[in-house]
Amino acid sequence: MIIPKIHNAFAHLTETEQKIASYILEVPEKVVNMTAKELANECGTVASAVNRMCKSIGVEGFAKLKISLATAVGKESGNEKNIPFDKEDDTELIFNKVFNSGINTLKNTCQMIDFSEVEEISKILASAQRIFIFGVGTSSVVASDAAYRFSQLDVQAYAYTDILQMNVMASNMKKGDVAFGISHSGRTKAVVDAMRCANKAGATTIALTSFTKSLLYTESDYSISVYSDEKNYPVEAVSARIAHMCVIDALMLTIASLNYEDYSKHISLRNAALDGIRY
Amino acid sequence: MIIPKIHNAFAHLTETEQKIASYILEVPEKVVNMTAKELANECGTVASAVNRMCKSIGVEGFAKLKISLATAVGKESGNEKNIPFDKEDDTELIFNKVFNSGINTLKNTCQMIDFSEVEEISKILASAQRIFIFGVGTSSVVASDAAYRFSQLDVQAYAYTDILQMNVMASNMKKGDVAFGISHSGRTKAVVDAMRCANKAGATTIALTSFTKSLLYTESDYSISVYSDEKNYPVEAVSARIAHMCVIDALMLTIASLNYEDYSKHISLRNAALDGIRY
DNA sequence: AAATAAATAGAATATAATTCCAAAAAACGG
DNA sequence: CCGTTTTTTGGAATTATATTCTATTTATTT
Repeated sequence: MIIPKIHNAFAHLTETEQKIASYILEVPEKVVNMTAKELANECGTVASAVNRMCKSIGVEGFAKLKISLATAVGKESGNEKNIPFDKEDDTELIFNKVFNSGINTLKNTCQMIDFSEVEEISKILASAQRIFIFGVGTSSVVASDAAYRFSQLDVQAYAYTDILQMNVMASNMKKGDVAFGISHSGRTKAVVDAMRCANKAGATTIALTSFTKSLLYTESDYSISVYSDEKNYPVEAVSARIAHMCVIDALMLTIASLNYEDYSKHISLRNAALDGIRY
Repeated sequence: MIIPKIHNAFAHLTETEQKIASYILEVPEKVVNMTAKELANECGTVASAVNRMCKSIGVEGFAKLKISLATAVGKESGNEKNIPFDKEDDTELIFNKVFNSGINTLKNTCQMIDFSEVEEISKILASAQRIFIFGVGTSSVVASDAAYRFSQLDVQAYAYTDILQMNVMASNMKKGDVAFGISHSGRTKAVVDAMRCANKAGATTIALTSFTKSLLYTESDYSISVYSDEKNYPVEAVSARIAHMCVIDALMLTIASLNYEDYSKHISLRNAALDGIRY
């Protein structure tokens, strides 16, 4: 992929080269139909600089760069842009926008996740005495889901979505327990408070949020953030919630992979248990 | 898209032009890195013929064709395949697989949805006296989420996830009420029973499931199914649940669009209400 | 402040794309 | 079936674009 390639090389480019690189990163879809001269003009420099820049990022020349860029743009347009909602949208358009936003969020989240951190987290979760999961509002749904999922692995996971109960349970925690806080904004008082309380009580704290700059993210021992670009949304957390659940799913499978035999056994048991409840 | 464009134009191309077009359609990813002369040689003709061919299919010239072709090739490679889970997978691979599966499910779901049906459904939901939402297990989470979302629009929506309560509430329903049943398999006894009960009581029934052949789907007045291809999963319903939630989100926004002013008002109220609960 | 290195712009060159034209092939009309 | 017209084609000429080279400027180092 050319875009990350440019990003990587960016730091050790010269000033004018960076100008050009920035322009390309900004509007790659335009550059694809520009000549070296045109691009140079836009950046206040000359064609040869454009060529030098191509060499600097490890591409044969501008012609090849355009091809690579076009390929990347093609991929990109599979991820159609998030378009703001409009009150005139018809049903089909609304669905397309919602689903596209979800797809984008998942794609971007998967790219920004720090897998070594996640690996740590899954080990901690797997060996925890008890896992108390905290979330309110939209995130209470995610919290319940997480508890349900983790429980399928015979991990002791419990969701608390009631403010009072959250605090009571958090203060009851001990070393070896894990407090798992979920909040889209990362600044929901109830969750932040419960996590602080759990931390004071000696529990390990893990955060799942949508903003790396948030209180919840920075204050926790371990943190995961999903990608978030919801300025276009009239309702926040619409697709972030989806990403949160994907993280939970993936975490669960990661934990499962730590002890595959045990996991298979529990799945069989679970399936047997479910047999009777279906037509 | 350039590929269909070539296909369309193919019939009224001259013999040598067709040779060139065929070659391009066969290995577009190669052509992207060829010069007009090279391509011409491969096809036993000359560069000018390549150019003529570009004009004939309605493209400015060979340079532009290559760009379009590269874009198309990029799109092509964007559709990553679902790969089955393996117990040897490392964390990164697990995350990639989970997220990819989610992305695929969302993509396919959006393509298979019948928007006129959905539009009907949103109108029915918007004008319902009360909406009772039924779901157990994994789908209880989706049911709660749906109730929470719909409530934000000042629609009377309630989730019931307890088997007994589901039946009690279903039998209490009247004409004008809507029973909204959620089940991945579409054959969860509890939900199917509750829906039958609601139907008998005179309520309109709406189903959200992952299989169009399921009891729940076929028995309900209105039905939505998401795409499902989970044979690769050790745990069922992993990404279907994500799609269910996306459907809920989109439904909510569709309902909102029916009465935008009301909706904006409720969102403002909600935001004001949430102000105090955050740091 | 002098020396060295790095970066840049613009001229020179090379390459590839595009246009143009004449020859060849095919289609048409008598 | 032959001459005429149209279409198609290949190759030369042209143009545009990309690429390389070099002198100048700018920055860095000692």
